[in-house]
Amino acid sequence: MAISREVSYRLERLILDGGLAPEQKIPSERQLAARLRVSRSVIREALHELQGRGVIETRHGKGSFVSTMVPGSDDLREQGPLMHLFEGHPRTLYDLLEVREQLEGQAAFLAAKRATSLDHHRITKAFRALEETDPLSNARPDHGFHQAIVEASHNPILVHVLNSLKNMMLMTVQASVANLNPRAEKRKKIVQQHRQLYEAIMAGRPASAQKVAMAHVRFVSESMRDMENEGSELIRIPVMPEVSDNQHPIG
Amino acid sequence: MAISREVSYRLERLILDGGLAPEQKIPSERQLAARLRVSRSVIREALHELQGRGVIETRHGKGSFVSTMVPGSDDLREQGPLMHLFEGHPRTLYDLLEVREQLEGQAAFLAAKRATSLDHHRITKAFRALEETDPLSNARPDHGFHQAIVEASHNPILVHVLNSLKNMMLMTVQASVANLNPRAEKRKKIVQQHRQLYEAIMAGRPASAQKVAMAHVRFVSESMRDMENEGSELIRIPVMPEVSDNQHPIG
DNA sequence: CGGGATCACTGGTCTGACCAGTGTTGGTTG
DNA sequence: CAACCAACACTGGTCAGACCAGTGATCCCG
Repeated sequence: MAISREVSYRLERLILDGGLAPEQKIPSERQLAARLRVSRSVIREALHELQGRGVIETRHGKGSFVSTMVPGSDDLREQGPLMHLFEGHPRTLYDLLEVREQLEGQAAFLAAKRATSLDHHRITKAFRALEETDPLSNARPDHGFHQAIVEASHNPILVHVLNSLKNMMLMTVQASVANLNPRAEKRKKIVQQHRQLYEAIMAGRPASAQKVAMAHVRFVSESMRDMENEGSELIRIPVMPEVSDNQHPIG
Repeated sequence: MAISREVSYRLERLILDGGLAPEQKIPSERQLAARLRVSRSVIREALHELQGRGVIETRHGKGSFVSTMVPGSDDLREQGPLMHLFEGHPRTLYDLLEVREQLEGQAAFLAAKRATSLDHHRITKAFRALEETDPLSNARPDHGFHQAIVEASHNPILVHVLNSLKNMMLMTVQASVANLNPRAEKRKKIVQQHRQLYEAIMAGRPASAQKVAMAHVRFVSESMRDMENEGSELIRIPVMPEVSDNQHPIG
């Protein structure tokens, strides 16, 4: 068995068994090397592996620290081992929106085709809540509206898949920011799109509903891209995953 | 920014974009070091990080390989709660195919638009294998063909979602039976659709490719429905999602 | 023809050096 | 005395080159 594997294994067990608490500092690489009687290379490789697993974080000049969100089992990754794709891969967000565009369109299509009167009632309710709310303060009505439409498609698979994609999206920086900081003129267009979508579904026009829904997602996607390109000072989108500010260990 | 981080980032992006297929061999550490103009240590640390993430696997004396379980299979367990949808609800299969129709169409569209020459090569290879095989005896070439197309879309999210859907499909009885027992006349039509799909993608006609792919899935779905209605006795086959072993790296 | 030695790969480990951030410490200076 | 800054002692990050250890093809000999 590879030594570096043994080392990473031992360290991980030590951490997860509670021997080391979150934010606690791990002995320096040189100390570990001496203690475990292996070269520093092996230690570094083992640490990188744990880093990949999200068990520890390393800061240049400071040391390695047990990751805060790790205790027990990685609950974030449990929701989808795919989640790590987003860490530092903003492009994946657009891949996701690309798929979502298609599926939201289908959902709208099916909703316009299959919605029952109960669905109509729910969608209407969600739509009114959406119009009465300031999108700046709360993004939930927006979710509620789309959710009602998706559910009106009466396709549980579609509901499930779109839910997964939405959860993934919420994990990204841009997505959240774009939800909270839409430009005035864009917000207007979005409101208009929502209205068109609402009417198409209520009127039972599947093709139209699909078209509008797809245009909507595409518009949102392009808006995000614009924000990204403008390089607004508000949001610095890290091309690479950067370590958060220096949180002092318990010391 | 740490160089090893950049390296692991670049490699991961390369793999997830579909530039490197599962089971495919990654260049040797010394080659990568020379190519990226960094020391071998940096390469090894980056590879260990990807290893920690489960993106690659390394075998002493052989090399490093893209992990097979990366694209899908991660939420096989996660989808446990969803699996109950199938129990006694064959309708869900058609819900699934409904979604798949849309996504396979998108995959074909994007593949026609974005496929590189390497993708063309892979698709062609898969297509030839498909034509030379008796579909009665083996359904795998069919999977390989569609898989190659999906991967040519260069959208990792799409790859992942379609993989999940496919795995779910394989859990159903009808789906497998339909794969194994197509009627002669239907088989002919399917072959024709495959050929059309192949040509549209190779010729770079996205709209056409999308249309054909969607028609294909819809046709398969309707064929299943027919079989079901005919009340043909279903053969119980223990179906487990199989790991695709038809991916041979370009030697 | 069969089989074992050889050789050219692959990853695994070690060494020791130097670069680059971080924080402390102690001395100089206003 | 207080403020500041330079030196120092840490930390991780990178490099070079060497050697060990699996793997598999190839070649040569029995």
